[in-house]
Amino acid sequence: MLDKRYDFTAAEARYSREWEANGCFNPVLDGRPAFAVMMPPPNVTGTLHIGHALDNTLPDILVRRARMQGKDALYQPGTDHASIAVHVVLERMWAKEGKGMTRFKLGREGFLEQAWAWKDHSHGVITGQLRRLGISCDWNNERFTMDPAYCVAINQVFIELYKRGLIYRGQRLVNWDPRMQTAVSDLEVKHKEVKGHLWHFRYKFADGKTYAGKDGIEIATTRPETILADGAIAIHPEDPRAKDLVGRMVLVPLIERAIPIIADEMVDKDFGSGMVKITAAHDFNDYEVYKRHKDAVEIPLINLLTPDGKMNENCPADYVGLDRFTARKKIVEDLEAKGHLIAIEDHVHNVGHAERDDTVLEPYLTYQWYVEGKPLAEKCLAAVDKGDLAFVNARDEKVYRHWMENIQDWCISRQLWWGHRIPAWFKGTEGTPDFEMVIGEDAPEGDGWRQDEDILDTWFSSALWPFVTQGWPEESLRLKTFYPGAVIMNGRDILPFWDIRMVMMGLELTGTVPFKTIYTHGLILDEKGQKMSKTKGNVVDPNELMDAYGVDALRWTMASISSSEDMRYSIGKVEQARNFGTKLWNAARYLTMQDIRWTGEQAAGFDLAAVEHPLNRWLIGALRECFVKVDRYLDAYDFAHAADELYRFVWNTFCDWYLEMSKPLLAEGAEAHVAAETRAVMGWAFEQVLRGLHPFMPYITEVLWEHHTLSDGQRYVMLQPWPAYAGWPQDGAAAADMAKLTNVIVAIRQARTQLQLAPKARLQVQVLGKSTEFEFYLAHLPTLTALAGVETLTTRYVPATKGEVTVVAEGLEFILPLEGLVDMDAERARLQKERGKMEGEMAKLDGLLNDEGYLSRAPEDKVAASRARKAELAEAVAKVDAMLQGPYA
RNA sequence: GGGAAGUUAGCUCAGCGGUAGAGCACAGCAUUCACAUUGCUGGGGUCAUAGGUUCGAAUCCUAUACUUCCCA
Repeated sequence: MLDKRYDFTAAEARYSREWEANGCFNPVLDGRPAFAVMMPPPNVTGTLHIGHALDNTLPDILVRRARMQGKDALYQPGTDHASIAVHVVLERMWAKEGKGMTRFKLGREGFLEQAWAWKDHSHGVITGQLRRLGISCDWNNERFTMDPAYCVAINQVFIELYKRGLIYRGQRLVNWDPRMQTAVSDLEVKHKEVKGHLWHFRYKFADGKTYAGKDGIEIATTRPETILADGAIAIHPEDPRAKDLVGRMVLVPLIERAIPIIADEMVDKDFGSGMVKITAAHDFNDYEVYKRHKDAVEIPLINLLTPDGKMNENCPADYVGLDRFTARKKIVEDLEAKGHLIAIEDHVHNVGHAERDDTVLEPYLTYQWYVEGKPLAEKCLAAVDKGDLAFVNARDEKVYRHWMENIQDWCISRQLWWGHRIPAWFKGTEGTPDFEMVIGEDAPEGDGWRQDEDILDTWFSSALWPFVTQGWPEESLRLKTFYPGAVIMNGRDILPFWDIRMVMMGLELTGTVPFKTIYTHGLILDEKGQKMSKTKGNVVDPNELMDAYGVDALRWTMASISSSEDMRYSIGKVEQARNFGTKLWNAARYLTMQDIRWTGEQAAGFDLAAVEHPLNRWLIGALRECFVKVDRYLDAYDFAHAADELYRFVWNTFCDWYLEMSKPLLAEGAEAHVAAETRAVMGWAFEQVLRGLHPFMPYITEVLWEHHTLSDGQRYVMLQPWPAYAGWPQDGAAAADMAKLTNVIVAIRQARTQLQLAPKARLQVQVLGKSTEFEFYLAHLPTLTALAGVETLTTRYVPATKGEVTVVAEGLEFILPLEGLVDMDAERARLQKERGKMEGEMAKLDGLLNDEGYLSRAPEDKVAASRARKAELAEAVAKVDAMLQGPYA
């Protein structure tokens, strides 16, 4: 006997342990067809959020189904060391402690000790959460991106790509984070609108002469402190002033250094004064201008910042050591004092911020390691063109192609400590002739070599995830079996960061795409449509949801809201999911109370094809139809529709109709063979439903399966075959019969409610006229009794009279003789309303059927359907009219 | 500045060329019945706006407005 309520806490604790202990999650590697998905490795930065619940529920649904379908299913688990994010976490911790600790005070070794300790803590939390979520991953093969074997593979990849000329070292302008003191890649820059100012300054001509009556020109800038590093002034070649000004020299204010005026098309003629200062070491556009002109004109390349964002010794002495923003204020004051300031405008502009710590980034000239983009991108585009790689969302393909077609070299070095140290060895000073460099795992022979201090971008290691986790570079059995994987599934925000780079690295290093399909989902927003963030305080903690509603409710919620668009989360959706589980539980309780189970005993001798009763035949067909759709939707990664299909089957088809209609068939005095058949079909169908729901709601289905089915050493529903519905009979006539019956039941119920009949009132219903149809409803009288309160059903030939109510349904008139009970006005109103609805529809159909264009151009079956529908309506209207003109006049 | 997506019932969304749908919310009725985390019934939408294509448009096309995201 099942408890009144489902205790999800006990179920979750029990099965998450048992499944894993019994090896249910592990692949078997026996040569059967494989289905592999890589987990997007969570960062070891704390705990999982609701996005992770989505990220892992969706793949797990596919993996659990694949396993039931007999495939060798792998969900590859692991975690990511998340270099910069862990740095940020530790720094925040120190800030809280308030003792002014920094990584530089700790030193590299001490810092790494703390990072590892944090990793161990966070990793434990995360894997615990994944286990609780019932994510069926292969824990025996769990990986971390800084595992020893992973590090070996990383070194090998770096060295190999260097040999192939795809990795190089160069001095370039990078996005520099002065707080973390590291370079970040273009992708990690978030442009944000910032309210700033546009300062207009006068630059005097070096030769003391004038132009247009003035002794200098006007230059506008949003970053006045960079004036100290100005190397030139640019003007658009088509600007009428250009022919007089290009070639002349102006003096940088304050420091009185002479710089040239050059012509370049980059200049926006309509912005500011139409002339722009060129500060090549501190601006990406300026750097491009510098490169175009440096061979023709001497343009100084001056860096005026220290790595931590302070003014360096290239500045006048009273600036050295000032923070960049303090320096900005001071230089404006100084320039104003000297009469160079012309105007200050308010100005909104986009400023690059670091994605991870929100620091304002500085373009900064340093030596960094790069992966060359173009050759890799070409292979990636070819793979899509050949059809080796497909996208579930057409939009992703556009993004992918856009990225590949506009590929930039990827800056992969980071001036951080937590991560994979770059296998490069230096001697001498970089940028000087005595500089030497050797690439290799170990230090070269001889003295004076030092290893590159830098580490690799975290995404460099994640890019190798699909094959390194399977044993690459060894030609392992796992690699052969699970690489390439079936699909990669993650949020659309990391498509460029991760998916694209996995494809690049996979194609270059293994010669094949790492997965055949890319599926991305949107982000989960809060109820107001806001992005969740810790600062806003609107994050939803999956732990709290699991505590209050259970894992299955959370998983069901994730599946039913999943979408390629952003999704709005609301607690109501979790409640609905929880209620669905309760509904299933109560249906199971009903079966238990009827002593209906589905063990080997019941299954023996059960023949679906021999089932006779239309209710049962209808249910079997409906369940088949449900699974056909569920599979079709899941094959298309449409989890929301798949879930909706199951929801509707369980709640509407099975509980609302089938169980209710079956009650009279099981009642005392019902035909024994019908009762026996119904009990069998009910038991069978419920067991199939548990299998179909299992990938979505693994825990409750496991508990119910144990009660309902467990026998013959078959321990878990998770190891049962997926419903083999292809051969189940689909009886159209039975479905039509049930539709007729339910329509009549609904019509009578509507009349009962509208006439405000007592819920318990039994009706003596008469059908007008003799027809074979009458026999049909008479045969189903017990059902009509149970569901519509029809006590007797007889036939009669006299039209309804006063005091009687007629329900027109399925082409018949069901007369409810209710003398004394009926409010004649209400009944007239009811009939008129019904007539109004039908009239409205008829009018539309008339419009169509009188339209020559429709008759001649619309498909024949549509026209025929319209005609049939109109005839049907006309008949019904005539019947209602007869009522209205007769008894209800 | 460039690109993409969205705008359907009070809310969240589905439908994407042939009679406007679901869940929640709302209203009425029902509690010895598997289920009040429930059942039955009902009210509620000129499908953002304006044009166009079509026999027929929520659905296809164009423009506009608003919202969101991505890139610079």
